[in-house]
Amino acid sequence: MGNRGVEIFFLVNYYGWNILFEDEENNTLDNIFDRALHGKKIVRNQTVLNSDYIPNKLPFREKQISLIGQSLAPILKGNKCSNLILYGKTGTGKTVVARYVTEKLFERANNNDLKIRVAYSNTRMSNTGYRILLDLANAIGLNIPFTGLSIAEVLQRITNVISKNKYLVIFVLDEIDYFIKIHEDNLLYELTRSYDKFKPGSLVVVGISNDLNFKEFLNPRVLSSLSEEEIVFSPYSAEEIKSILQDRASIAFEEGTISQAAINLCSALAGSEHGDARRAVDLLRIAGEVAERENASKLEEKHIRSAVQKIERDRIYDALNSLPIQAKALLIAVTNSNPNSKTGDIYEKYQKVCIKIGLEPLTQRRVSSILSELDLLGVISASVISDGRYGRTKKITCSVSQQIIREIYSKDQVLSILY
DNA sequence: CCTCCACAGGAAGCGCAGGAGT
DNA sequence: ACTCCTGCGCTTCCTGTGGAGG
Repeated sequence: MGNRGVEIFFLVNYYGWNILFEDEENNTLDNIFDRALHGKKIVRNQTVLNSDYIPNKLPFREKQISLIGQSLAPILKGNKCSNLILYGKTGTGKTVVARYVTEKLFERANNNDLKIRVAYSNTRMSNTGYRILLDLANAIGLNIPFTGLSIAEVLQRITNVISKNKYLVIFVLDEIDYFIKIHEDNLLYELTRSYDKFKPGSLVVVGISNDLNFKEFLNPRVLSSLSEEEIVFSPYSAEEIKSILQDRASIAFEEGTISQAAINLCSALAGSEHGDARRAVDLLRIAGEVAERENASKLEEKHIRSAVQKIERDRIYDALNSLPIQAKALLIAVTNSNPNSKTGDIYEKYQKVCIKIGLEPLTQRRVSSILSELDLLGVISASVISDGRYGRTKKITCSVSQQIIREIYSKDQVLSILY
């Protein structure tokens, strides 16, 4: 307490009283604090709207829950259970159902003194074999340096801990398709077929895939052991999304502060396309923030609409700002070129940009890869086409308006000299 | 039907960073 | 101090290819 007093005293002396009490900026700050203290509150419980929130009940997923439960139940008796794959598009509840079931299982096992450990790894975040094993090691309380050991060594240590402590491990591998497409599946093979290796402990792999066709990328020997059981998550219907939103909204928002029309619009905008519940809930959360900032007493349709815009704007802004400098230069080269330019043309423009900002240009091969990455990000669209006699190339068009890119990059230290 | 363009994209390998083990 | 390990961004070298024009 004493320390804080000293800090405030220091600030006041440093900036002078006039700034604290007369400056206009400070009035706006006061307003913000006032609103936080006395303003109308719409959101009662925000955690319900967070993406990692696990509800007490998961409507429309009873079938999947019981199927997963049946597959994993033998572990409670220390028996071997089958490896699983959960399929379904984004926002169909795969992750949340997997977490829900494993959590319940964990509780039950604790009551019965079973040493169950649940490990979770998102292979998009932990995008190397090493990091996936790191996640697994953490879950079983094993300390592994984040670099320096060979994969085999890490695997060996994990195996030792599991079998020594007789751990029954459930390893959830989220977005497993992402990993398989980039890496080989050797690691998966090691993990899935190694039943004997972990004895007297055991390890079950629960794979979660957004891509229904990802099996094509799998080696047959892995396929047979990994996909012993497959569970499909179909997209939510618009009605189901509406019901989910209503459930969440009734907990998250103060009574009477959200209109039915707003919920309808939210589920229509986010849900109808692919039945993506996560997007719908995200939208509701952002809209709630927007409404509170406006000091509105009720969440209405206009808040949902500005939330949609805000999400899109933030997405582009983040994507463009977090790019490495070479990719930024390349993107500027794309905006300086005509739509449907060829890789070669873009490369020439890119070299010019590099000279202007004093950057060593990369090779065309590398630039080609970066163009593909930018395409994946949705910043540009690049499609491979063949122009017969005139060769085979990518046709590249910028997906973000030149104005937005200018707006963002004119504030960049290095790139601002271009504008 | 064949040729040949202008690349795509795979494979290998390099140098560096960051760390472990001895 | 030294060796060994992996990941990362990159280069070099390479083979593959759809289809317009001859």
